[in-house]
Amino acid sequence: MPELPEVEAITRSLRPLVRGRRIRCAHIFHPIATKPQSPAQLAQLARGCRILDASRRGKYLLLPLDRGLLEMHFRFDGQLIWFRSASELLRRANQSLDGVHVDVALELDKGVLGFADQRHFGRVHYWPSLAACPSLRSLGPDAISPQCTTSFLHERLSSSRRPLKEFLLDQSRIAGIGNIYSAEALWHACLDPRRRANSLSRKDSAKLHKAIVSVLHRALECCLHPAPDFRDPRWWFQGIEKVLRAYQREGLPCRRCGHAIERIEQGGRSTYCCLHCQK
DNA sequence: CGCACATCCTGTGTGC
DNA sequence: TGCACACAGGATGTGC
Repeated sequence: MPELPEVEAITRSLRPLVRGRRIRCAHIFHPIATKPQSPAQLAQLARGCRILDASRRGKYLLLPLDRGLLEMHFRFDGQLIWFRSASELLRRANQSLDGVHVDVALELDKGVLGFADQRHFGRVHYWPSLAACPSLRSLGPDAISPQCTTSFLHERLSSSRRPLKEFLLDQSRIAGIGNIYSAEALWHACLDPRRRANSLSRKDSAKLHKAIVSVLHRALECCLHPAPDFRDPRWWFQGIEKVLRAYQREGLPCRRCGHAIERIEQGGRSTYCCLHCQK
């Protein structure tokens, strides 16, 4: 599930492939991917635009264009696939047997960028400007941006009564953290995920801030080695498990105190933690 | 405004 | 072995 580090790695690998390229046309194979926007409108508006860059805000991948921008969100399984040409796309994509499932493809003046998501949760949207993009407008500062300081985090924590885990998942407060790295950050900070956000002392907030930044940077290093290779449709991030200390380690000993990691439910989703040393 | 909860979708895992 | 079904996950919309 791409969170901030994964999307950052994708952005860095994608940038040299698309920067300065012109979109010849957009193929929408599965209209659900542009919902609630109309696929025809997206195709029409993106046609002929030049891609200025590839960038990221939270878990969103952005392709600023010379006219408007494209915004992508991978949700759980969304991924990018690179084809050398339109004929390779048509030969390999959406074929009955082991065809790569592509929802949206941007045919560029050199190469084709495919957005694939077999579960159809991921989205590709066109917006006339950054300011017109509703999901970005409600986004808090990026978790690894200089804007997200310890004081800033402490201030935001103080104004929320929600459990820490749910606070960290709220993209409007801080952007980029998902289910995996929220559990990891709380484990590293020795904080109980059920604790109310506004119960943290300044010292606690500093600990949490430090944990968030280090967890995300460590994960990014993992995601960059090896870097995403969009040419291989089977490619996906590997080796993250090595650095995970809580997530999906239910029943395994805590690496700090040896007690079993537990899986608890919060807001309808799983949280992994050591209730013995996370206070 | 803040928060709880249902919704979307499909491959995987579990239980019989 | 095969089948049925619950489940996971992030953002959004609705209702309190």
